[in-house]
Amino acid sequence: MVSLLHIDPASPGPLHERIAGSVRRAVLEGEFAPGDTLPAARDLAQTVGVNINTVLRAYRDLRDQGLIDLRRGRGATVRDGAVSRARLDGLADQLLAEAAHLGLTPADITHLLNERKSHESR
Amino acid sequence: MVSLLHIDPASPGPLHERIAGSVRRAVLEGEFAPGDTLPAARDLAQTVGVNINTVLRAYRDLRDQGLIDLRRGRGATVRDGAVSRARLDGLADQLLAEAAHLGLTPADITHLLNERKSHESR
DNA sequence: ACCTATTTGTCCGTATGTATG
DNA sequence: CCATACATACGGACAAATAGG
Repeated sequence: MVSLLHIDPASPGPLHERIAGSVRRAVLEGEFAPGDTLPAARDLAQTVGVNINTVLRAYRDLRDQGLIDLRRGRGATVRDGAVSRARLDGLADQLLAEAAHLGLTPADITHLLNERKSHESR
Repeated sequence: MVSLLHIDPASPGPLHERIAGSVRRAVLEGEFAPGDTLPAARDLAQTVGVNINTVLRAYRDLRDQGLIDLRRGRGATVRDGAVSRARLDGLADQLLAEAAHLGLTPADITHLLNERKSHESR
């Protein structure tokens, strides 16, 4: 049994998103290394106190983001490169949050990124 | 009322995948242009004879693939560039299917793609 | 090599919530 | 305030992979 993942019950946002966030953070902090197997969805669901499908939804999202592999009978395993992916996701979230806080539209953000890119290529 | 999307009941694969495939094909064939609104999930679910969540699952996947926008209260609308995305997805599926038919592993496919890339850059 | 019980994710459905117009 | 339409969470049946004998 491994807890390692404690989900704050009084934080904002959907459950599956908080769970995915916790896993992402755990990977980022090295609690799970590439190749490691995450807790089985059923187990994590029980320890956290949510339905298995909610955890599975989080796992599936993480898989779509390229962070983990998900195979029935085996479980969820951390993919190579997951750490850098997680770091990128974290930075992206940060950027988006700051931008939203400043009232920037998606178009503004796109424009800003293109600006930075053209700088970088000099 | 708009049918336009007929899902073959006797084809292989999960329902949500077949539905997503139908929508993708419809967009590809120009039955829905960028900006158009897709049938409401409930309606499509009823005409097809499945649960609304199965359709919503398909819609969400298509959104994650960048094909449509999904906003609650409004509906699902085809995004700009959806046609080319759909075409790419179609080609990718074709390539993967052929490769699988030849018994190629994912690693083989990656290798093959890298080969082609190096050719192209000459 | 075989079988079968367990583990573990996949899929579809039901009910309720919540933003939009 | 009401109707619309997607979003979220949960429940149960199922199938693939695996482990033991």
